[in-house]
Amino acid sequence: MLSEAHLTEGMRSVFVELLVHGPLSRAEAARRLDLSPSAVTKLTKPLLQDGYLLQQPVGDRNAMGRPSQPLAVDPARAALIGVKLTEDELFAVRTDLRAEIQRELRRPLISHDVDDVVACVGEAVRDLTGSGKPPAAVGISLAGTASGGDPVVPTSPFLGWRNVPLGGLVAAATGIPAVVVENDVRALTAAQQWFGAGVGHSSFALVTVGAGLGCGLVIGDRLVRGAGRGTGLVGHMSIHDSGPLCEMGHRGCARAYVSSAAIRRAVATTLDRPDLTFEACLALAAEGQPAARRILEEAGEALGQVVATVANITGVQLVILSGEAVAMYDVCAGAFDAALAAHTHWTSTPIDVVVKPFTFSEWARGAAVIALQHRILGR
Amino acid sequence: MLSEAHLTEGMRSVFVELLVHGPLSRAEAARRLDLSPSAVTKLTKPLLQDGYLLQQPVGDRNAMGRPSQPLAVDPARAALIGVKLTEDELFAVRTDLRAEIQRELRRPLISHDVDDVVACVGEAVRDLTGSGKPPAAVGISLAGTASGGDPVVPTSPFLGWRNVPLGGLVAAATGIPAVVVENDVRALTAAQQWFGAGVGHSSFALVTVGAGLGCGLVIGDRLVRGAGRGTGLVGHMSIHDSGPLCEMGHRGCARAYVSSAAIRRAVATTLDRPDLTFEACLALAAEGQPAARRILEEAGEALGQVVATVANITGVQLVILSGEAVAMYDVCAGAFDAALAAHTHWTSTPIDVVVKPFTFSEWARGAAVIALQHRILGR
DNA sequence: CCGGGTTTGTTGATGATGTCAAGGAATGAA
DNA sequence: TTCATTCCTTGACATCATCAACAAACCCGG
Repeated sequence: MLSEAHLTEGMRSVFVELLVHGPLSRAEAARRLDLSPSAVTKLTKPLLQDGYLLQQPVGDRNAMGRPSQPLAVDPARAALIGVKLTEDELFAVRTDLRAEIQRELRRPLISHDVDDVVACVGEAVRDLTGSGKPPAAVGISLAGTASGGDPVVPTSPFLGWRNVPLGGLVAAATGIPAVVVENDVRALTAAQQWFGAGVGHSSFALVTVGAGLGCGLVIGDRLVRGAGRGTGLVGHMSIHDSGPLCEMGHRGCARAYVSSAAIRRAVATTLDRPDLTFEACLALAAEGQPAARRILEEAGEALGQVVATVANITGVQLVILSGEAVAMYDVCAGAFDAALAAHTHWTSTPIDVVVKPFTFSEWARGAAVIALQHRILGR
Repeated sequence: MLSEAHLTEGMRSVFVELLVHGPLSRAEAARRLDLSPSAVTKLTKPLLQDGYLLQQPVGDRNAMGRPSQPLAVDPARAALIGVKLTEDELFAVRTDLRAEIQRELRRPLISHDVDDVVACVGEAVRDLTGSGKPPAAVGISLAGTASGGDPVVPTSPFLGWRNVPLGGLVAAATGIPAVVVENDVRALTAAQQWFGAGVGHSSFALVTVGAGLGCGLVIGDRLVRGAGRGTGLVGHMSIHDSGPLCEMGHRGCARAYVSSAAIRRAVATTLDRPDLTFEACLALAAEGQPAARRILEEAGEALGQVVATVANITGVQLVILSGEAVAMYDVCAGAFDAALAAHTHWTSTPIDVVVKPFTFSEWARGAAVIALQHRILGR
């Protein structure tokens, strides 16, 4: 699917524009892409014939002239599968071309043995495919130094892998040739870029709060992948030099304040209630329990400082907050905003912060978007 | 000059490739640009006729086959003028197309009045032009939120300007239509991108040490300009929360440790020798004076942490150090390297740090390169 | 010294891709 | 009904890069 029709460069750009920016008339697409209307007519013709695009019913008419005929990508024309690997579980989703989730599943990882993981991923792909048509591409995301295009995972700390050709192995196990592997935060960033709060912004950052801290960047409409080095390593950013030590020997890393584990541990030990869950800690702080409240304020300050630093260096105007533990923001928005303002340069316009409610399948959805982008853009 | 000949997109890319990567044979240029050899022949023909390119004498022959005929940009085909504005002085250079400085001058700024500054810039441009041909473009760089393409300076704290249409005023005063205004650190970054240590790297960062700290970014072969907000605001990055206050109310900002003024002040007050210059402080530290040595070690640590943070967020592999006070690096390389290593993630490859000896005219040279890039690339 | 091998550079035919000019289509407004 | 407006389509045309073929200039081995 999706590339057997020999997509040319112009067709790709029109297709992406329609995919990302919803139904558009040919004239509107021409304006956006800086093309002539006739070019759009010619470029969309084969895409319509092949069923990638659909004529939309004409919408509201309050303008002059001939009504526009909106075009839209047929989201059901192809399917994607995205898989997120964690230390002990696998999440997988099947989505349509607009990355809307159709089915999802989660499954425990029995071991970190490469063959076991590949078998588990293959089984998930089979189950999600069912009797339907096979997906156009499979994306796999995981923490570590994986980087799009390269099907080899250079290092995965939590799985203990080095130079594992994961993409090729899954392709062989499933018979689906297009398997792409990518860092999990970058995958989430890609999903926001095309189908989330990043739409319409040529540059933005995504900061994730969860087991750790992460940061993805889009600059000039391109996902920043880094050259050899990973990107978005904000977890060890220094916040207070009087804080606790982290495993790298720093004092007061951001992750010592703002990860879900750090918040839970701090509240649980301070209140001597080792059974407290992370959510319970947030609830305590929301109710006004002083220690919990203070710990979350400190977390909010740390997160605000991280976001400000990212924005100060890269110049992004929009920062999206996401991740499993992003609910912490609601409890400490005041402290966060104050820290963000304090660390933001006064000559700059304020930063737009968008908080994205998070479900765990978002990780897998991000992997599906990476697969989609790779399939369409070839990178 | 330089664009009257109606440069097409293909010609531009060949021209830039030859300008930046020195003399290249047609075949080599074709390989680098992913073009066919015949395309390069056709694209270079009009450039050769118009004198923008020169046939180089054939070099060493140790390969098989027909000897290649290197092509190079004629650096004398056009001239650029770059101007750097500071609070009380103006530096200006006239360069050739490869940004080699031909003449330079410095001049005091009598006032911060816009007309006075424009007159002073105009006079400098006239003096540097002399009886020669007028420059193809003029670039002006200054600290603040100026951003390429836009000839208006939104804010300049040290000049007290807001929304000054500097580019247009200088264009009117000099009769040279192409006047480009840009942030000074970005201009320096552009110079490194095309004619410095950044050549051959698609992504790198430049960190400047001087009156303050600055940071410029090139990601994916493009100079990062930021969207509305400035980039590279690393001066207020938090290093120690027990340090001195800065004017924004932070404790232990990077600029409190690593700017030339901060280092000088720290050494001078500690040793109770208010007359000490910055250079003298470096000399004392190099000789082993304990207090000066310690102060410079702390500066090196802070700078190392700044560089590590920039690289961790953006994923650049190369960081160039520059600026008026970059000589401090030689005195504290050990502390810098240790801090850099400590704050760099272990899963990443080490960062290449290149120290660029700095003269003040480099600022103005950067402005010339901005003018050149704008003239050629149209951005 | 002379012909294969090799790489470079040039030329003309070809094809892909976009613009332009012209005009038809579908609406609101007068 | 007629006009203005906007959208969409079509065919002529221009641009630009590739391809195939070939000429040029060198090495090398006999």
